[in-house]
Amino acid sequence: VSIKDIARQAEVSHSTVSRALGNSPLVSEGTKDRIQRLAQEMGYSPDAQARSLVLGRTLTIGVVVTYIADPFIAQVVQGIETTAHDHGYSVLLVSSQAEPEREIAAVEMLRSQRVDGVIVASSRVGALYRDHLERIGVPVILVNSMAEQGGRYTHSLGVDNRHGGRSATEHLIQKGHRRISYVARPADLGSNSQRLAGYEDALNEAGIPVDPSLVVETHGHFSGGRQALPQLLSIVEPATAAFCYNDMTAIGLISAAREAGLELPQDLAVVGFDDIPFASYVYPALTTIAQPTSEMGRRATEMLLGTLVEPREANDLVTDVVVRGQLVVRGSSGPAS
Amino acid sequence: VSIKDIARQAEVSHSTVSRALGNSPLVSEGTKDRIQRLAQEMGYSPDAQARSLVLGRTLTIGVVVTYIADPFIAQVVQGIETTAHDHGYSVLLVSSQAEPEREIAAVEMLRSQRVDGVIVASSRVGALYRDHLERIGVPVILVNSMAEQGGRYTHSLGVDNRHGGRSATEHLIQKGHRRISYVARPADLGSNSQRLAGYEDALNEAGIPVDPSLVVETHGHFSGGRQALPQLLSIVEPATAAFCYNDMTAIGLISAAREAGLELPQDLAVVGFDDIPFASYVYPALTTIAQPTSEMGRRATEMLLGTLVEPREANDLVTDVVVRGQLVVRGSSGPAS
DNA sequence: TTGTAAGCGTTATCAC
DNA sequence: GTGATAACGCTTACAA
Repeated sequence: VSIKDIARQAEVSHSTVSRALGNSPLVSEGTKDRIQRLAQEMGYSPDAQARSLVLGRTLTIGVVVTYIADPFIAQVVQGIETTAHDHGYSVLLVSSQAEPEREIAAVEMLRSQRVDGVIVASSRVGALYRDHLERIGVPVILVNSMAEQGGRYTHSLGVDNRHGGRSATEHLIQKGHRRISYVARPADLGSNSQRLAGYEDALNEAGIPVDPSLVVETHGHFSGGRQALPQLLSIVEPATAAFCYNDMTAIGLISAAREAGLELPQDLAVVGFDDIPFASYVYPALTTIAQPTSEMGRRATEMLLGTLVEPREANDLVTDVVVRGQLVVRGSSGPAS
Repeated sequence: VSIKDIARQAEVSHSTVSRALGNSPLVSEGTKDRIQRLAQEMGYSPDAQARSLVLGRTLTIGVVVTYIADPFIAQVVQGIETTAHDHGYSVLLVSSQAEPEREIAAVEMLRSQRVDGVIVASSRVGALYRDHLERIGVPVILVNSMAEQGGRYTHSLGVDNRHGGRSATEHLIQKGHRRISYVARPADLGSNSQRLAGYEDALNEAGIPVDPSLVVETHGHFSGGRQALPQLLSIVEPATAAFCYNDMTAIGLISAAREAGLELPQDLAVVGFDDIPFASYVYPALTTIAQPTSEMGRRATEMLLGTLVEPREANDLVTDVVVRGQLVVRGSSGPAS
């Protein structure tokens, strides 16, 4: 049932129907009412495709992620979806699974679907396909993907990794620790080096020497954290505390430590990064730097929608936004003090 | 850059371009090559909207969820997305957050977007908006939402809750337990009564009396599991094992039990349901009934796409599919034996 | 093998 | 106020 069907039924032209449904002031109240009621009765639903075709915008945004099942990403997407819908936008979701072909296909698909803008919550695509992304010709917001420079269309939003690393470390120092380890992930990610830098900032400020043997590299997952334990303890002056690249690593470390018979947090204090849902459910509950995930999704979406209404030139104004994570103190770093 | 731009450049009609790009055999190899190369050079991207308009299908499916951040749902969506894309379909994601207005808006939006089919991974929408869903006039697959009856368009796919409850309980019986608790969630969900039924099946078969005082109701989350502990232990003959409605409840129960100084699994064996990612990371690692989440997403998508190619009548063939969860034995139910 | 023309469901620009 | 008419980008008979 289309606009024309209603027109026939109401014995008016289809343009009048279009106006009536669009609540145009150009049509008399009488017919407007009549047509709207009729549309309702006939079960009319406007065809978004057709409308987009003439309007030149689809009121749809594309969201590219590596893995939807990643809890961090899922929460960001949640924020994006909610905000988008509150503004009348639909969300087209694509997951790349870190496979190059899918990444390209994803971008191509979004281009074909004529999305009005794109949010990328996936480091890989953001980092590797900047040029490709730019080719869509619509604004792009990178979430937690290091954009070295905002491009013509590309903007970014990310957590302040350095500040987070610093807060985490300061917290441990304040708890009285001086042998604090940083359990890193492979150095290919900018977020890793920034968290490390924050860690060093805090140590320097407190006058604690930075000891490279306290920085151990893992792969950033649960088992990585587990594997890190022996390295923390086998050095001359063992670590009494650890700041981990992320919560999964921290939880792995905790798991190994408890299995080894250590009392936490007395024997080893642990702080993570992210505040994944499970952080509060492990024992001891994990102290961590909370990334405001859904909030980040919300802000990214607002940035994106902002660029859609602003004139082109203004786009270059909001380029790179940094949000701060919040230290959440729980049991793994010591008793409340 | 549209098909007409290419036509002008190639000095052919736009229909020839359309055919060439569609790889029609009606156009000579020569011009086909020439046009395809030209399209490439000019950076042409077909307009999916326009194509849908004439073809009458959008090659897009809608996915309705309550919360994307729910790890179970996120994994199902992962499976859906992957499968959909492998078949050339795009995914429009809507989350209802269990709010009635959003649920209605979601359905209406998908209708406007003219999706070719819908997958609902959200009990509420599936249960409450069946009629509304049917009005979209496209096939709908309900995942783990109890569809009492498949309708004209509505099909369903869900895990075999009764079988799962039975496997879990049998496992505990086999481990030598006779005082086995079922930690339920509120009875409003069909899945709960089915898991309970499976639990009773297993007890009956083993000749163990079903004791109502062993069935405790919680709200199905972490803290619910925690609250359940005292009830399991305060009864005359305390439980030595518990089958929990889901993993979150089980993990809550484990948390409370360990805090109370119990040795697990010696003092209390615990089995969950779902196999959320964290099940293997808690201590002791959780024995559970694994729902094949992404596999379910995949199958739901295949069912949906199946109905899109089949003639209408055949739709009534595949209506309700039940998949079985798999018992995954880990430390929480006892040592390997 | 190619071109012409109609049409998909809208909105927008004209006249009347 | 309302109705023709064109246009958005594409596919597809029907002609040539």
